[in-house]
Amino acid sequence: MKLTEAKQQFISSWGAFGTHWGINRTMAQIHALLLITPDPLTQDDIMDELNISRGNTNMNIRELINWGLVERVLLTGERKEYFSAEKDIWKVIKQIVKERKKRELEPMMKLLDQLEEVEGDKRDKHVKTFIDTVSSIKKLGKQADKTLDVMIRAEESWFVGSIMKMFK
Amino acid sequence: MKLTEAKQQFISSWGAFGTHWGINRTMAQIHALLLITPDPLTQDDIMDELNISRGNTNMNIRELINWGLVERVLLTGERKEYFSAEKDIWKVIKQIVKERKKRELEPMMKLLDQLEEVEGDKRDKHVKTFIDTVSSIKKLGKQADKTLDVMIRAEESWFVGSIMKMFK
DNA sequence: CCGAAGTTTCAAAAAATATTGAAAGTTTAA
DNA sequence: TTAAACTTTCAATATTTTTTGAAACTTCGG
Repeated sequence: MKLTEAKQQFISSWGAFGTHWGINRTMAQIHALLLITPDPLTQDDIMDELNISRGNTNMNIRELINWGLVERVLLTGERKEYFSAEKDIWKVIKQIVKERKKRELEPMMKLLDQLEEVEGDKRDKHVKTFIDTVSSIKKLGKQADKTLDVMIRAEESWFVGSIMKMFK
Repeated sequence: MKLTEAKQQFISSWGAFGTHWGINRTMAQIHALLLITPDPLTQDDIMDELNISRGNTNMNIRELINWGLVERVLLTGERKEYFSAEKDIWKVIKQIVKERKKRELEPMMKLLDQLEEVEGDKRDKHVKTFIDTVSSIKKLGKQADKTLDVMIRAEESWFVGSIMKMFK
């Protein structure tokens, strides 16, 4: 397979993959493009490469910056802004986990705390089932929260290395 | 908070939560409803409770069954089919992880295997960056695959219990 | 201060996704 | 075998999400 074709494949699959994870197609594609490109790119480079409009490119780059996955790079003597993606995939994963934890897991935990305090007699099976369900989601959610914190602080070697063998 | 209100909240938040995870709103809502309802429900019960059409209900129940999260229950002496959700949340999580691994992670790994074999001189920095990116995603993906396998086979106590303390 | 180069915004249009509901299909009791 | 009860399908419709691109805005050298 030629590089050009492989790049296309990678970008388009990464985009499709992203849509299963609540990330929009274009955002994932821009990220993919920046991951596999050695040097920083301008907004126009990205527009041309992916055939998308200026506005769309701008919005999604901004969103990638919000997620902490892409940064602005100012090349000396250049008027234009360049963009470049973090290339260390372990850092990328940790950053995504961190953001999603903050955006999704934490608000869900807050809601469950409230819902657990529903009024009513626990001898009523409707009340009981509700509280039991909420509590057990909360319990696992709290654990997931802790586990992800450990992961966010960890080095790649922790994940890939020998410690994990203990679980085999 | 009254039970009725709490139920509504739970269902609607679970639905919104689902959309961030590539699951459609209605599917997540039906799942939420079944999770907090002690007895199995019929399709009509679900339609009435969530105010959705017959077709939509039917499709999404079917999808939940495909995911292994809901099962048909035949009550003796009843003509109608009833539906009920697995209530053990750890089992639910494992089932979701298992399905998503099969549907998403595994196909991605296959693609990366192909893309790693791109033609070209590794001294060309475009080729090098591409291969390095693909390889490192593959490496972490393989590790994630193994880790999730361990998780799928594990008991809840593994996740919540003392073993995890080693990582703190 | 001017104007060219570059960036951002956002209302409108397009595309993708989800929902409806009536018709077709299936099952079962008598 | 019939018909009532129940389930499934799917073309049309509605909703949501994404994308476009022109206009507004910002920045900077001279």
